[in-house]
Amino acid sequence: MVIDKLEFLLALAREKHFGRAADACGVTQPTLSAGVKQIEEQMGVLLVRRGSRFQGFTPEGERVLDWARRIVGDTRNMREEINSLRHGLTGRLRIAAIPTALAMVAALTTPYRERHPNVQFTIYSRNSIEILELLENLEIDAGITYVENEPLGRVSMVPLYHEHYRLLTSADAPLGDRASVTWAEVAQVPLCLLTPDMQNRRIIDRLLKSAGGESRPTLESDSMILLFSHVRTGRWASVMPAKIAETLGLTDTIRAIPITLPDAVQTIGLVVPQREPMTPTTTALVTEARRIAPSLSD
Amino acid sequence: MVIDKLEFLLALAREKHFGRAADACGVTQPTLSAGVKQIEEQMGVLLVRRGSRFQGFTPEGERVLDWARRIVGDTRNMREEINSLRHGLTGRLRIAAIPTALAMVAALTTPYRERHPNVQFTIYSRNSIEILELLENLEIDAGITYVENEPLGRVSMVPLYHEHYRLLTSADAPLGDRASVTWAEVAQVPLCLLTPDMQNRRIIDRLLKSAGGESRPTLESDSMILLFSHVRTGRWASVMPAKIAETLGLTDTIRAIPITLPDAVQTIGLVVPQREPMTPTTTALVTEARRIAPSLSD
DNA sequence: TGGGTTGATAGGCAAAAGCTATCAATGGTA
DNA sequence: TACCATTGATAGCTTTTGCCTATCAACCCA
Repeated sequence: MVIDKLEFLLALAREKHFGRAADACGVTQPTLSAGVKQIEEQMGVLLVRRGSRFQGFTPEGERVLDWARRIVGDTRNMREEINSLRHGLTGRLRIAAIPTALAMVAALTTPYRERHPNVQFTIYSRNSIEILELLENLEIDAGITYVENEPLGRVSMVPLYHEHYRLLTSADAPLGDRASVTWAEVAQVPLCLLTPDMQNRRIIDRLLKSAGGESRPTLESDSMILLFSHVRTGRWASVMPAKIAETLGLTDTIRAIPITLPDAVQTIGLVVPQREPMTPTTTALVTEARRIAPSLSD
Repeated sequence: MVIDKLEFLLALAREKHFGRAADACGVTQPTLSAGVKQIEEQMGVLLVRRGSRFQGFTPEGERVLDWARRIVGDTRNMREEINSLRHGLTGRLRIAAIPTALAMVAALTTPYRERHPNVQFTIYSRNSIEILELLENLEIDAGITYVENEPLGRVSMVPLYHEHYRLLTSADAPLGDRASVTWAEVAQVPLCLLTPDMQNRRIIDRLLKSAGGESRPTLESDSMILLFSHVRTGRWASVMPAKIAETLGLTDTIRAIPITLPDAVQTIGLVVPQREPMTPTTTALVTEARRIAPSLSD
């Protein structure tokens, strides 16, 4: 049994397409097809439902896929661990974070880099669903997302900080002079919000709805930068976590007003695959997360 | 990366000898040597300390070995799971039990076989240390041993029953007419006991010692059958768990007398590798163990 | 110093794996 | 309905890998 062949299966599950999966593995399509077929022969079961095109996996295929993820993941972890024994922590740490958490990633990466200067980072901005999928498919090493998520798969969580919501609006707008506002009041304001595939948006929608309002944002985007740049013109309002508002920098004409009733709090945390043991780079990341979590909590 | 090569490493760890390891893998010695060397090249580290002969593993080698056990084990589990999806539970379940527990293995295997007639069994009689080693090396699927053991490695325990000790002796021997005896009294009797590599012997030694006595058995063996056959002549005495004495069958001239002060109790349990998920045959074994445990406990 | 053991090395052959080119089936569309 | 694009399977060929036998070098122990 060759582990590379199991990688073919993983790629096929990701790409849902023989040709693209082959590309991703750096082989030609016939090679990948033959590899998959060989696994099927060794197992004695069809793993992939085929018509004239890829139609998904059989139940047996799904089980093999589950094992393949584990075996391939362990193989990579082994390589990385042995490598780090010789050269210290090296390699690339792939992290995906929800947009509202992007601003705090630096709080994690900066001290990490102090300790382990030879580790490179790749940070993706993704929604919470995608983050869990990426984790599942071994495409990232860690995610930063809501810890109260539907627990999809085997993952460990390390809480990092709490998200408190603020109304961002111009000082001379209707609610601009208030020390605090309620969700019911916020529901009356035209807002710039994230797109509905983002969990942050769904959380805000839920809060607005339970305050008797409705969410009809005048502008949607999947980019916090875009939302914030609109707010900064002084002519738009938004609801966002306090942390990111502070990080992006408020002008004196823009106010970040606490929203109460309820004082909604969501916990953001680091999510890593629950595998024993983890890679050294991931272990170091969890250590760093535990270290900085107290200083971030409020 | 080829999983078969990782099996070479496991065999080498077991056999501590290139030639024998190659035999165990069904390849020639040069093939195994080349395989090991190839892993070393891929990892970029020496894994095996070599002189003119095998001298053990380097620290990196030990780590790779740990991963290899996991990866090879998962691969086998995957195969077995997929196979069982098609043909129901099949294959061979390899179990090792301490000698004093051998008599109760049938309580586990019999109902198991009722449910899954196509599973074959191999049962080894081993001491508790060896059982843990066999588990570690993937040479058995489950062990039956003392659950209060030094926890060597990642294993799960399912308690099965309690071991109560009896003095087996002829009715006309010095203590033969007693309803119960103390450990202090037992210490005065010449006994047939298991060899000191058996944990049961060490437990009995400890009990005798704490009762102020000393263990000087007139006869030692690693075979319960041998001990029991001596007792049955009416001219020897022994200390053994109540269960095995009952199972082997007492004659009316041999008595099994409870030993008190203390009423020593040891818990015997099923031990399986802690790996998620287990093989279907092992899962079924754990289920069976949980099922029969209440009926065996006293 | 010489026989026995152990693991590495060399050379050769067969199997496996990968590539290019091509085919067959399907689905959408004019 | 006919045509084209897409997708995955197949065929034929080349390169690579894997494993074997035979042999060698180092070492152990007498």
